[in-house]
Amino acid sequence: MLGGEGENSTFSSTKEAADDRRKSPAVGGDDPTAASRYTEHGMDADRYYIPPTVSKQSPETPSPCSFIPYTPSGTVYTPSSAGRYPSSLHLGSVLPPAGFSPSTAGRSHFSPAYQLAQSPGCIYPPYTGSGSALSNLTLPTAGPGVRAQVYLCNRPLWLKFHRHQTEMIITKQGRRMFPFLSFNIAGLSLTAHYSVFVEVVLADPNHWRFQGGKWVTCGKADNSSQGNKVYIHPESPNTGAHWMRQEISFSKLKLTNNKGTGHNTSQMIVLQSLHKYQPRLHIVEVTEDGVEDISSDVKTQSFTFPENQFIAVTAYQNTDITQLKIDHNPFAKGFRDNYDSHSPSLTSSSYVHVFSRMYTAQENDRLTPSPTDSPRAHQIVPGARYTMQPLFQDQFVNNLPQNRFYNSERAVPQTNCLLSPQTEDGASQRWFVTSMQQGGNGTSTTNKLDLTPYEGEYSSSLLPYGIKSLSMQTSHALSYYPDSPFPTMSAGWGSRAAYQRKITPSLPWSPRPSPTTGFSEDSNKVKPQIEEEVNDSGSLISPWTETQPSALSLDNAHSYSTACKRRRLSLIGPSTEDSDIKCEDLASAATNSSPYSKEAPSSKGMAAYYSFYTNP
DNA sequence: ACGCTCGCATCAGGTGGGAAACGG
DNA sequence: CCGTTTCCCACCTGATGCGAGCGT
Repeated sequence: MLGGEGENSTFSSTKEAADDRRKSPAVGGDDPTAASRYTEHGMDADRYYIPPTVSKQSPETPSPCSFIPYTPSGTVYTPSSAGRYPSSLHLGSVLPPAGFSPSTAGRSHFSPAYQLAQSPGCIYPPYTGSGSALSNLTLPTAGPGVRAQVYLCNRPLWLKFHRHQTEMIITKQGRRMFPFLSFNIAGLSLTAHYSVFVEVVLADPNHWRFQGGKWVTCGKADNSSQGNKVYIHPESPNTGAHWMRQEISFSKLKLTNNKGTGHNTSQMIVLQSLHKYQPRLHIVEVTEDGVEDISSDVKTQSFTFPENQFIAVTAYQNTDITQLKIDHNPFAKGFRDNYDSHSPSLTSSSYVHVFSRMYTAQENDRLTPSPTDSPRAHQIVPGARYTMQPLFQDQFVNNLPQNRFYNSERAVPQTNCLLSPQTEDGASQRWFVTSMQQGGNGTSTTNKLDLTPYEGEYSSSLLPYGIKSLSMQTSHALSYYPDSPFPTMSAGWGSRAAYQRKITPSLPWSPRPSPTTGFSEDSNKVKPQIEEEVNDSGSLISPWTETQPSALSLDNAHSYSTACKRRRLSLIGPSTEDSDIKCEDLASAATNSSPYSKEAPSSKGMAAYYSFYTNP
């Protein structure tokens, strides 16, 4: 897929690549750290652990550990002058005047007691570069008062967008986010009750404008923002076991620029166009009635993922972002050129065979086909498609009891975002440690993730979360994206030409000759790219490598991706024999490796699944 | 006769594109 | 005039309702 080509340069380890990426219109020179950061992030897991900032902790308390890889771009704007954005953000200042009242938050779970219980200045340790945020961090531990651990489930997709500076459409009637926020949480008390909500705050004090193919600041942000800034998860409050059971998806969160008092405004987050925002996840321990649990040691924990930053727009500015949206959002399939239900490029019999089986499986075994019930499926990344992982997800999830699915907002069982840190090979722990090493907020001397353990050990990097966790993958990806393994891919193969007309020169997918994107010219850079692609579905690919370690090596996966990309390109130009061979070989491997065997991956997967709950 | 499953049609909602409208 | 916003459009997805077919 050409889209992956773009990742090629993006994840080149060379500085040239980083510099080249910085030329992207998205971030431009405004986020010089992004390039290097993502170069290494690309090797990271598709999830991302961030330790909480705990309300009761002193912001000045030094922490021995630096988990958060916060970069300046990941900081949250905390203007000193604006009372709305105090240096130490807290609920009382950021939330609407009424706080979490039903009228403002759209929920009735939060009583005034909750507001009063908030400790100003400690709930939102600011990433102001002062290090205060970092100081709030503590190592996740077990036992009472344990700090929750939050994983951004669809981090690869977020990263893809973030590389180009994510844009989110805001409309009067409200527009869903894409990618939407989806988290996995660990470390909560199984029986305690929590409310989970997302808050969107200004990420910086600037007004932004897309000029000259890049985002540039244009004056100061309008601090007079009003309206709801919080979206409380519909299932709040609920038990820790409930929150940890599945992904917590905010797929129905809507963004609007309508400050009016519309009937639905309480369920939408009001933003201002051309302002940069940073979503935050908050976990509040409450009583069964939804009132904050005063007796709890840890009341509120906040999590910020820099890659979730976005600029609110009323119309897309960067065509790269537009294309990413079209490519990844199922609801935008209509804008995919040459979209079809099956790929015309799949002339190989083995190919067709594989895909047919996959499609059959997904159709017959779907559990929760609802788009809203399958938030993960909304955000399948190309890497997943090419590695055909959704199929595995489907297989795995078929073994899960239906009652594990909840309401529409988060009917997604633990999937590739599974938290389970336990793995046989300790890979996940390595990943976990890496997260801890991601160290440093804006003040850290380095904003890069230390992914050294992954570099040079590709296979390990692909299994950072442990294979077992993947076996909990849901079928949602397939159900909501029923053609994800094939048509999407085929669409990609056949549609690029049309895309090109809108592609900006900086678009990494552009087929134009590029020293950093050419496969033949710079094969060394192909691997990083594909690695990232695989990583995008990192957790997805894990079950494959686990169940079929020999049938389909990761190298083959690379070849597959590469070959498929080439093949897709071949629709425009002559295809190479090599690519065909690789494609078919891989497809054949996929066919012969019986990835559809339900028992193979499920046994371990389910074991891991349950171990997760028995070993919180 | 009753209940269940399946397929089809319809509907609601989400998507980006593009033109028109708006506003500084 | 130019940048931004709004509205409408075609297209897509999934949910829902209905009837036919089948088994008990």
